[in-house]
Amino acid sequence: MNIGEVADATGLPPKTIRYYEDIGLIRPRRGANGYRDFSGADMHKLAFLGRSRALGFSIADCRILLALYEDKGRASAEVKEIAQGHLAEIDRKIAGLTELRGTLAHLVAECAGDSRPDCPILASLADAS
Amino acid sequence: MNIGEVADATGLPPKTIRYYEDIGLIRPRRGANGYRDFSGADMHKLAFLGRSRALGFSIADCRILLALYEDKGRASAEVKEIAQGHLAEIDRKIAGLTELRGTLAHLVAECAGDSRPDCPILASLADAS
DNA sequence: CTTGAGCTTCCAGTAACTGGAAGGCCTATA
DNA sequence: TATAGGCCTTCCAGTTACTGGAAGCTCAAG
Repeated sequence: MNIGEVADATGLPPKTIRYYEDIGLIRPRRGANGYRDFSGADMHKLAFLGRSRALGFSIADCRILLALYEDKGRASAEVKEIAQGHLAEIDRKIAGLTELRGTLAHLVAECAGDSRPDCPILASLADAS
Repeated sequence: MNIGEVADATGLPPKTIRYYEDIGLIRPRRGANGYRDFSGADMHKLAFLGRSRALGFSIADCRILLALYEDKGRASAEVKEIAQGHLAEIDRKIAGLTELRGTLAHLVAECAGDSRPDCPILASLADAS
């Protein structure tokens, strides 16, 4: 299979697929013309990567998850630990954004947003006191 | 004022302050020895930038906000628009992360996390069906 | 005078791609 | 057969907002 077909099948852009090869996540065969020739296993890995990335796992995490996936005898505990770590990080991000959202929403609500120069948003940015 | 004092006063690392000068956000004077010499206005701008960045505004947004801040006759509507746009983006991020969190939490809950190789997290990543 | 801290510039690296250029390959149509 | 286009290849550069480190100058204290 050529890269274009794989891109269509997995939803990953060709550029991303080449990048994944660059960093050693996949190793597709090459045809006589130099084109990449993707096997079913390659497709599976790419789909796996696409879903992992969509869940927000870093490439480093994906690399580990992929290795664990390919190791049929691995313990699920390892996978769970990575996923839980990631979950905790998502929680931290949500908490941070939520707090930030509160502050910003408060400022926006206080700003008249008309033609007058008086602006509590800028006032707050200029002086937090 | 030297960069170190400004860094202590604003909480921004010296590297970041130099970077802000590089990209034209500030223009501190230079002393005879080549050292940057920050004025009170420079300090104010840096503090403004620090708070804007802490609220998650991009550098591009900060540049505009700073210009608006320095333009005493500007209309608050412009500022409010930027802040509202940013707020909307934060909401999108929170929504995305929350959805992702739900999926991941579900998978984590289903995984035994013991020494057995059976792992619903990997199974789900391998095949979304 | 030396020592150490602080300042300078410049180069490179981070995460995960993305865009674009230059050029080879493949297929279909005139 | 020529050519047009679409797909493929590689390589280089840019993105965001810094951050780390090296080489070297300056300043203040002892």
